[in-house]
Amino acid sequence: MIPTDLIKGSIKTIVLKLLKEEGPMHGYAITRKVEELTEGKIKLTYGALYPVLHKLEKDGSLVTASENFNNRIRIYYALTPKGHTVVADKIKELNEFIESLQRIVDTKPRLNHA
Amino acid sequence: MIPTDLIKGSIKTIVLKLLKEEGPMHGYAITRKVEELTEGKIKLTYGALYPVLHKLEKDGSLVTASENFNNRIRIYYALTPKGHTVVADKIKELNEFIESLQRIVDTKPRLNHA
DNA sequence: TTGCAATATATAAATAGGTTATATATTAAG
DNA sequence: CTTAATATATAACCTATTTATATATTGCAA
Repeated sequence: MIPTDLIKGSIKTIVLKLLKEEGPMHGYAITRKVEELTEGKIKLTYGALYPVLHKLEKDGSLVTASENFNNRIRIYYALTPKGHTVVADKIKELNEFIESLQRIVDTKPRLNHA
Repeated sequence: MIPTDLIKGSIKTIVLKLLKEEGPMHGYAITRKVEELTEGKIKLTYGALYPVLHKLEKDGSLVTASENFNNRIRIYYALTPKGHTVVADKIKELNEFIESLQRIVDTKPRLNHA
């Protein structure tokens, strides 16, 4: 399991990216999908996920549609046109971040250091 | 520039990794090196860096050696044996994190979604 | 039939990691 | 003479997240 400190900060991007590729999803399904994609290494907590979804809805990046499935409420979140713009930016940022981290972890030792 | 939210959480690992590969460094040089490696995309703030260095020293991962250079104090930080163990774990975690993020951003759209 | 795991959403309090602002001091360049 | 670069430090604040808690249904196993 990847420590939460590392994941912190990328939750919003992860959520938006999933909605972009998978289409509308409900909160619970998002956590499942992230676990599946990362082989259990990233687990989103609901205390983090739902506030993020609510905030994205509030700022106009997402819209919701409720559905009743087996007497369980499912709230599907879908990207708005604004959301599509936001996710494009966020993915760009995340790619730059990944690239930067890789440059750092790929650094090879200087054989002549002290 | 990568937003600070993303970088948050990986600062400690970045610092330890640099000290592992570059040998002993002082704080200012660490910020320079990170900027150089990431082409200016990651800039560590001193308000984040020094507390991290102090904490790592306190927990026995780093030791310091002061040096006078041009009337400027330089405090070199070096990994201890414990620090070497810690950095190995941290790098492993960071690699898993990078891999997980890549699985998410590399996800291709499902052409049959709603 | 009782209890547990999985499904599904929600929020409030606490935490902790940062940012921002500020302070100090020297050297070199314009 | 002033600005930029070098070099370290810390306190106050922010805010995203964790932790804990609440609610409710379904299905399976003992």
